[in-house]
Order: sequence, then structure tokens, then C-alpha cells
Amino acid sequence: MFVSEASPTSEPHAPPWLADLNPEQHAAAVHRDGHLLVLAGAGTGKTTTVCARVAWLIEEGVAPERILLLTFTRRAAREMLARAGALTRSAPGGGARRVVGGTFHAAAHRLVRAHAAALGLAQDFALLDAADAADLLDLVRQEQGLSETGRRFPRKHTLADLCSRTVNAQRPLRELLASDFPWCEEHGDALAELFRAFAARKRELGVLDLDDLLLYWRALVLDPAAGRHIAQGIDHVLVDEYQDVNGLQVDIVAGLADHGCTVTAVGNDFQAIYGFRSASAGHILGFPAQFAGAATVTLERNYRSGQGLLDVANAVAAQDADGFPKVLRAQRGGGEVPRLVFCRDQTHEAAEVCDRVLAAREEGMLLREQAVLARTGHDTDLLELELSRRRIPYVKYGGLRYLEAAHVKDFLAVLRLTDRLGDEMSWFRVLLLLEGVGPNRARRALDHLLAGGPPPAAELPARWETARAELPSGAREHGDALVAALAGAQDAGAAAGAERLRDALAPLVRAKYPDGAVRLQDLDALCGLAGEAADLRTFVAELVIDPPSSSSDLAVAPHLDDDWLVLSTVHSAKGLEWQSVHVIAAYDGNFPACMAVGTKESIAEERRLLYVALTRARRSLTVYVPRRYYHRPTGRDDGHGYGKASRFLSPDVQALCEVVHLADDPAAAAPVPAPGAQARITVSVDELFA
DNA sequence: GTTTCAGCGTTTTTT
DNA sequence: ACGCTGAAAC
Repeated sequence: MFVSEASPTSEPHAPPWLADLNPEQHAAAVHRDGHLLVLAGAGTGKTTTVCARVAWLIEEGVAPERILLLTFTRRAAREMLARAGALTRSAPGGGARRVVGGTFHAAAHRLVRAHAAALGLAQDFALLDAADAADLLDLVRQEQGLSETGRRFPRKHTLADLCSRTVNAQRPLRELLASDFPWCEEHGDALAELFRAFAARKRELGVLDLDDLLLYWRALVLDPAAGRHIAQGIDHVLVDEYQDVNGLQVDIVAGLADHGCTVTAVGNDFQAIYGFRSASAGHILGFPAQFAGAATVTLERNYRSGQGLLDVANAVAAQDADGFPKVLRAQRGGGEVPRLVFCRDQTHEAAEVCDRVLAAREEGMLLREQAVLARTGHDTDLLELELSRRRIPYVKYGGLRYLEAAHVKDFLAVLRLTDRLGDEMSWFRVLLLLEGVGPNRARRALDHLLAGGPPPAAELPARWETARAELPSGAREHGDALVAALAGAQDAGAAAGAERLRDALAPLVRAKYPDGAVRLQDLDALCGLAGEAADLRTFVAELVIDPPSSSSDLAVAPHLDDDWLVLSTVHSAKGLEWQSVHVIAAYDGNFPACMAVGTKESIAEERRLLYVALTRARRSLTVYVPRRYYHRPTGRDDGHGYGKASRFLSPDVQALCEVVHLADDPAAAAPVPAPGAQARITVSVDELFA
């Protein structure tokens, strides 16, 4: 292996990626011996530093394929590898392009596939996404008769959440129930039994959920022989966003370190926002103690924003006394004083955001340099209406996920069947699409299809022949077409196979959904994406691990211009930045969410969430507080509450902002008279029916 | 015996 | 948009 002797770091001819770093960044990039923790505040050049470190390691002679770069999203992995790749183009062997990078789950998937036999897993195991797991839990619950206990039993998504959090936190279920789900405690026994049955069922079906990927990876690392074998292929593990790892992930990293890998963890405890997924900032705080001999480098120089904005962010951060001290210092001058805008309600807020976005656009700021951030995917509903009305193009990240749409799940079920003809859950879903087929007939047809084990491809036509007899005549023709397409898709490539299945599914989608034509466009987009994958199994698995985070990830919709506004949840905005950021719906009950006011720690997490939102802005930041908001955005009744500003926007924080109280829109401002104050205005059509 | 559909209440954040 | 319920439709 090529090992370079000289370190180029201190020479006058240091490579530009080192020359441009500040002293702390430089120290992190060229740290030589042992583990390293980089505490990188918002906007302090974290990505630059990680990329420089990857480049430096390669320059030092570490083979790129022996560097494992674990990131939080696929997008982050892509960006870092591209930037590091550009730095190391001249390195022997292709440089950073050969670095192994991706999310924990993607890396786990590769390893678990490679070691499937040792883990006692079928080679063709399938992956369940969170919704699939919830559906299977629901099924097991029904089989166990747990839905008839009389007392309200947790819903399937709650069940999935409970199960997942128990596994990811590696805490006993009872403890979790007592601390975080006291209203479910009475079902403790039933839940424990359900989750055991769920695990058994997954094994039976040959499926893994996302948590299982981590569990199996950890099992591999902790196994002396397998662990050594895996670690022998890795010299350096770099973990981005370490404040958002959970106990399982820490076990994996620590296991690799025990086998001799060197760990670099990068993160910022004040941006820990995934506690609901059992992540804990305690892991980054405990890193120096857990990883012996680890050095710590702190980055506090902020290159993103002006001091006016950082003063506000620092003031919010100062409300929390725990963790490492965090003060960001601006390196750039300029930037505006953040604005805090009080408006009437969310309709008013939407109009105001549109006005300001368009005004900035007039002054030359592209729409894509501006973003609107919100606590929940829901918060942008009214804004989306207003944007559409004004024909302002936008793309939304986070919120409603593509893969959860029913028609997409239908399609994925068919895709999965191509290489798993014994996939009971997928068959069930597909059969239900046929007209006149409900749970009972689907069950009976399924018994024929799967009689005596999964059907070998050669036997599929014969088994289908008996199964279709259970179905009403109106369903048979479409069923025939689907089965024929399944048979045909097995030999075709990914692209042709997906096309074929789409065509067979099309009439069913059109029949089932009123807006079938629109939904078919989604399937077309998925077909396009499938064409890029090696085969359909890989395609479906990768889709589950790295779901497209917006419709634009799938395909650029034809109505979009090349310039568009970004709408995002704060969670999905992590790690991103824009010239101008609008944070909407910053009322108490949303920041913090009313669901989260239970414990001190969950309120602290909400504060960090607001902090993440504020620190996304480079030049201009506007925070909106609607004075009145509606409990039911879609509700017909006018139920509303009176919103106070987020408690995190305390007087001392507000003092650092330009506070704007917008006059009520005159048309809407006329006060609604109290009932009885005047003669009621009535409408009657009775006379028409006299 | 089964499926289907209308009506009603509810919905945090995501790999 | 989804889950649950009860009643209509096949």
C-alpha cells in the first residue's frame, strides 16, 4: 500500500484545503493519533473540516475504501463525498470517490446482505419501512385478539414507535412505558407479548425492519470473528451528526473501535433534535470518556451568519444550562437584525411570507436562496395554498412522505413480489386491489398460492389457476394480467420489469383512486428511478433505506421552473443553509409542540429545534408569530386559540430583534360582533319548498 | 357471507 | 389523508 512519508500540513506549500482552514479546523483535519471529537457549532465549517480530514487521510496513505463515512442522510453523504472527491482528484486510485459512505442503515444493509448466511437470514430477505412494520404489528395484534380487550389499545403507529424506541434505546419496555408512555402502562403485558410475537413473525416471513438492520450489524460487530473480519477492512470511521446517534449506533461504533478502528465523531450537542428516535446528546457528551485517549476540538467561529443573528441564537442557547458551553462568534460582518413579525393568523402569515419572498426576489435573491421552515409538515398547508394561488413555485421537504401514499405502497408490493413470490404481506395488499376482493377472499386465494411453501417461479401459473377460482369473475382478468406481468418481469431488467408491472397495475390504480391519473405519474417517476438500479430487489431495499425526501427527488415536476422556494420541516433542514430564512408558526404550542411540554428534556429539545431553525440563515431571518391559530386547520368550526409567542422568544431574545406588529388586514379586521349584540343575519330557502 | 362506502374524528418530528 | 363504524349493496 502507498504510504506517504511527509505530512504536508505545516509546509508553506500546504494543499489549498488545509491552507484555507482556521487553526481549530486545521487541528481537526490533521489529527494524527487516536480518536477525535469535533464539536462544531452551527455554521462553523463542519463539512469543510470533515472533507479536509478525509482528503488529508488519503494524502497520508489511507486507502479511500478503508474510510467509512457515516452520515445522517443520503444527501449529506453525497455532498461530502463530492466535495472530498474534488479535493483529492489527483490522489492515486481515484481519491475520495472510493470512500465508503452513507447512512448507518445503508451501511448496515450492505453488511447484513453480505453476512446473511452467518446471521441465519435468507439471502432474499426484504426490508420493511416504518409503515410496513406498523401494518405487520397491526396484523399480529388482530391475530392475538388484542384489539378486543375493551380498553383503548395503542394505535398501530404508536405500537411501532414503542417497539422501535425500546430497541433503539436498548431499555426495557417497562421502563420506557413508565417514563414516556404512562397512558400505555396498563397494557404492559399485552405489549410485551405483542412485540415478542412481532419479532418471531418477522423471522418467519424473512423480513427485517429498519431497527433490525442496526441490531444485526451490532451483532456482527460484537461477534469476535465476524467483528474482526469487518473491522479489518476499515481504518477510519467518521460519524457526522454524532449528537443524533442512539444507543445501538454507539454500540456499533464502539465495537469497531474495540477492533482497532479509529473514530472521528463530529457534531454539536445543541443541535440534538432526534430524541424521539431514542437519540441522545448524552452520547456526544460522553464521547471523551467512552473512547479512550480521544482528543476534542471545538469550532466556534461562525462563517455563515452576521453577529445580529448569532446574538439571537446565542440568547436562545443560553436558556439551556446543560451541555458544553456554546457561543458562536461571527467572522463575517453584515447581515441584518432578525425580525420578529406578529400577524393576525396563519392566513395573514402566509400572505406576509409571500410578500416578503417576492420582494426579495425583486431585489435579485433567487427563490432557491430562500426557505420557509416549520415545526411540522402541516404548518405550511395554508402557505402552500397561497403560493399556488400566486403561482410561486416551491418544493417541500419532509412532511408527508412519498412512500406512505397508498398507491406507491401498492406498487412497491408488486415490485417486491418479483423476487419474493412467497411474500405474504405483499400478495395480500395486491389482491385487495382487485374488485370484489376483501380480506376473506384474499386470504383464501393466498392459501392456494402459498400452499406448501413459496411458489417456485415455474409453479406460479398453476397455483394462480386454483387461486383465481376464489375470486369473483370481475377480478380475474386484472389478476391474470398482474400475474403475467410478474412472471414477465422476473427475466426483464429493472427498468423493463417495472414498466411492465406499472402497466398491469394502472387500471387498478385508476379504478381505486379518484385521482388515479395523477397517482400514475408518481409510478412513472418511480419506474424512471428503478431504471438506475441494478435490479428490482436492490431498488426497493434502497428506497426503504433512503426514501426520496421530496417529490423533486423523484423527478422534477413539469410545472416547476428552474427556480423555486424551499419549504421544509426544521428536522429536514438540518445541515442546510439559505440566504434568507422564514420561520413560521413560532407560537407556544408549536415551539414547543404541545405534545412535548411534558418533561424538561423534551422542552429542551424543542428549544434546540428552534435554534437549528434560526441558525440556517446566512443573511436574513424572519420569525412569524400568528396571534390567533386554528386547532383544526381543516375544521369547519371556527375553533381557535390565542397564540402567544414561543416561550423561547423571551423578552431578552425579543430585545435583540426588530419586532414588527402588523396591522390587521383591514378587510378581515372588522371585529366579529358578539352573538346577540345585533340582529342576526339569517338565510332561508324555506320559501322555495313551500 | 362479504365487500364497499359514507360519515366522523384525528394527525410531531424521520433513518 | 387514515382508522373506525355501521349500514347498504352485491
